[in-house]
Amino acid sequence: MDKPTVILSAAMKLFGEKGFEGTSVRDIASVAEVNPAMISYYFGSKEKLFEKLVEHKAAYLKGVFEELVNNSSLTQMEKLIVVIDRYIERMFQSPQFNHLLHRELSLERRPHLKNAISDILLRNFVSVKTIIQDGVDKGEFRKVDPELTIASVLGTINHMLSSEVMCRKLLQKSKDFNPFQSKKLKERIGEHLKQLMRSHLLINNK
Amino acid sequence: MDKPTVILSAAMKLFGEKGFEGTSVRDIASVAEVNPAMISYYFGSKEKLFEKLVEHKAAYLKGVFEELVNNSSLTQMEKLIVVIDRYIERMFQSPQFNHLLHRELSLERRPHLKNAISDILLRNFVSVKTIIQDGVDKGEFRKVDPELTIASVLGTINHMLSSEVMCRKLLQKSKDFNPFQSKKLKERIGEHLKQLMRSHLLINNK
DNA sequence: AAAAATTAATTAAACGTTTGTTTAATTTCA
DNA sequence: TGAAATTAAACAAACGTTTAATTAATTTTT
Repeated sequence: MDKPTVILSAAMKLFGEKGFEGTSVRDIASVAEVNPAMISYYFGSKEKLFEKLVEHKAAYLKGVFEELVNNSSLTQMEKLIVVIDRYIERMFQSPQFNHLLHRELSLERRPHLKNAISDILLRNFVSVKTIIQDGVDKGEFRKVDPELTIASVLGTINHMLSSEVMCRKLLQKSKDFNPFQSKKLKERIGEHLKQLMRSHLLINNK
Repeated sequence: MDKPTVILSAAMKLFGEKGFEGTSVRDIASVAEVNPAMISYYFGSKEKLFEKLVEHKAAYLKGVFEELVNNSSLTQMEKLIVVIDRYIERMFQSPQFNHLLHRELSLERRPHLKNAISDILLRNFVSVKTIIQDGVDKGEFRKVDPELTIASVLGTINHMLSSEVMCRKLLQKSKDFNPFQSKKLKERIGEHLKQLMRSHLLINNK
C-alpha cells in the first residue's frame, strides 16, 4: 500500500472511532506510521483528507440499486429483499463508515460535505422508493408511505448497529460478543426485516 | 435563569449542533454570555459539564414506561401506541439531545458516559420489550423478534430525524421546511409506525 | 551507461492559534 | 467584614500547518 492509502485507512479508523474533531493529525500519522507533515503534503489539510475519504469510500455505493430497479425478472418484494441484504452486508462490512456518515449528517458543520453525503444516500433512497412505489402501482404492495417505509428498513439496521455497547446490552450478550462479526445477528436482522416488510407490504400475506 | 442553567442551555445547543469536541468552552461562554472561567467554576471541567448535562436531561426519560407496562386497562397494542407517541413527542421536543446521545454512543470516547447513556436507554428498552413479549405470550401478537421490533420503531424515528438536510431532501421539501416544527410530519411518522406495528404484530389484522 | 540535474518524498523543528484550565485581583452581595 | 461571584490575564499543552533541510527517486545530459 502506498502512503496516501495507508493514511486514508488510518483516518477511516480514527474518524470512525473518535469523530473528526476528536481525531488529531498526529493521531492519524501515528497509526499510519508516517510523519504528520505527510498529511498536509498529500491531502492539503485535515479537512480535505476527510472529504477525500468520504468521496473515495462513497464511490462504492453510488447508484448501486439503479439496475435493480429496472430488473423485470424479479417481483418488487424480491427486489426489496435484495436491497435489505445488500444494506446489511455493507453495514457489517464497514460499520465505521456508516457511523461516520450519519454522525456527520447530524452535525451542523461542513455543510458542503453534508450535502455531498446526503446526495449520495438520497440517490439510493430514490431507487428504493421507486421499487416500493412500483409495487404499490402494480398492486403487489399495499398503499404505504414509501419514504417512511425506507426509513424503517435503514433505521432498523442503523439503530441496531450504531453502538457496540448498546447492541451487546440490548441482546444481553457478554463482553466478548462482537456484533459486527456475528453471522447469527446478521441473519437475525435480515429475517426480521423481511418478515416486517412482508407483513407491511404484501396484500395476500399468509 | 441562574448562570449554571444558562450555561447548561448553551452547552446543550452547541454540543447538539457541533458535538463535544467541536465545541469550545469559549463558544459556550459566548452563547451563554458568561466569562469562560465560570464553566470551570461551576462544573469543574468541560467534560463534567457534559456529564451533568446528560445526567440532567436524561432524568426526564428514566423509566418513563414502567407504569405503562403494568397498566391492565390497555391492550398491548394500545400500550405500544402510547410508547410510539411518546417517543415521537420527545424526539420533536428536543431532537438535539437525541442526536447528542446517539452520537456519543457511536463514538469510542468517554466509555463511562457511554455506559450511563446506554443504561438509561436500555431501561426504557426493557419496558417496551416486556410490552411486546407480553403481547406474544397473551396471543395478541404474532411471535416476533422483540428486540428488533423495538429497533424498528426507534430506528425509524431516529433515521427520519437524524438530519434536517437529509429529511428535507428525502421528503422533497424546500429550504424553509423545518422538520422539527412540522405537525404534519409528526403525525405522518406516527401513522406509519402504528400501521407498521399493527400489520407486523396483530394476528387478526384486517 | 555514468554523471549530473531535477523532481519528489520525507523529516524534525518551529510556527502561530486555539485549546481547557488556573490564577490572582476585583466586584457583588449578604 | 467575609464569603461568593465574576473578571481579565496568563498558563501550559495540543492543535493544524509550514518551513527549510535532507534523502530518495527519476529524468536529462553527456
